[in-house]
Amino acid sequence: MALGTDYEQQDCSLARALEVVGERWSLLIVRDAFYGVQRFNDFLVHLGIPRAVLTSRLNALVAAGVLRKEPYQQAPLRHGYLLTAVGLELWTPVYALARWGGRHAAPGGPKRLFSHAPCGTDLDLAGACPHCGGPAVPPGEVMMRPGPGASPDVHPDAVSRALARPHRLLTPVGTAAEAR
Amino acid sequence: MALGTDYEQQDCSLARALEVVGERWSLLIVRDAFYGVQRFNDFLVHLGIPRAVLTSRLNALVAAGVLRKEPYQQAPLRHGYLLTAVGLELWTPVYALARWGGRHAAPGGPKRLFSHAPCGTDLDLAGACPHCGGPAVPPGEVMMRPGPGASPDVHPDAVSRALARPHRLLTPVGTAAEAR
DNA sequence: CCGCTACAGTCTGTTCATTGAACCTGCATC
DNA sequence: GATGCAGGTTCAATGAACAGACTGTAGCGG
Repeated sequence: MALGTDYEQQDCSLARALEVVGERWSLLIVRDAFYGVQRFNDFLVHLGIPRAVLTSRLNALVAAGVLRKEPYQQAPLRHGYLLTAVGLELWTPVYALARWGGRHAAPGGPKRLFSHAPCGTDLDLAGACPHCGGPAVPPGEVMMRPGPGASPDVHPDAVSRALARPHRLLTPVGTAAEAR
Repeated sequence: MALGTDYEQQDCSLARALEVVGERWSLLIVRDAFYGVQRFNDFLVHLGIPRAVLTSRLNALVAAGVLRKEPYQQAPLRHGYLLTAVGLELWTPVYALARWGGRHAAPGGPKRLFSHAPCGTDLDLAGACPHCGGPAVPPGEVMMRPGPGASPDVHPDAVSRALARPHRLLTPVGTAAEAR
């Protein structure tokens, strides 16, 4: 977790989770991975995070089994960072926290809105689709679009611009998308 | 948030939420508040957190509207820290993160299990009751009991002992409970 | 009155994570 | 050969977290 850097003595599942994703920047990296960010440089410019910290966090998330390194070219060897099955299950807490923040900690309202891609219905608080029913929608079926609190002008980098357009989660953005 | 100590440049509801509850210890304090911990000293012994940090976090959570100070005696003035309506809405993300931690980051399995107090059914991943249906169960109706990963012997303080017994969320534990 | 304990802090010095900038490597292109 | 890019590593300075001592108010026992 941010700083300490662990909660060894805490006999609690929440503390275990925070040891993995509770450090500063970690959850924002995971969020960006859901948004489709895959490459070191894209995380770097989109988050504005120091390089050394990004290196450390990505390695920690890979070691924890949340992300995996996937080579996308040889010579020189380069790899993207993709969510594993374990990482994909973080969608529920990430979505719940973002919804809470959008309602109680964001002055202009939610920055982004989420809907069920097949039917277009906005997700409820638990991340499920009120129209289709069933449990929480898997992130691959979630469509993201800017909300009323979005600021249009900040951060004119390619990743931010791509994320300002309606976009299905987990589809590549940034350099990885342009290279296709 | 942990260290930095904010994410000003992030145009994201998740970043706003993390500025409130993303600092080290903050979410564990909120979790303890759900468990029924109310007093400074009870947080202190149960979390094993430095006093100065606890003071700082409690004040920040009060300023953010997550907790409120409620006097329980005069002379000397003493107050407990209780969740506000905004704080109670953190139950969904806290529960989702704890469930994720219990499945993927806890070696012995979940430390605690949660059920719907009126009917006794265990909650599903989204925090809803499969028996009663409907959306997520409000924390006041949630019953907590030790799970298979619980360690029985650590931390023989009064708060930990109280939390090792089946217990309804939001009912006072520790000194506040003994004083009734 | 005196000493003891409890609670809720504040203060102090040390440790350690974060930050930002600079540097390094391997390769491709001009 | 020089330049640029992607993905790092290294470094000094900053500032938060830590452990422990200290403060202040009050109740209790003798």
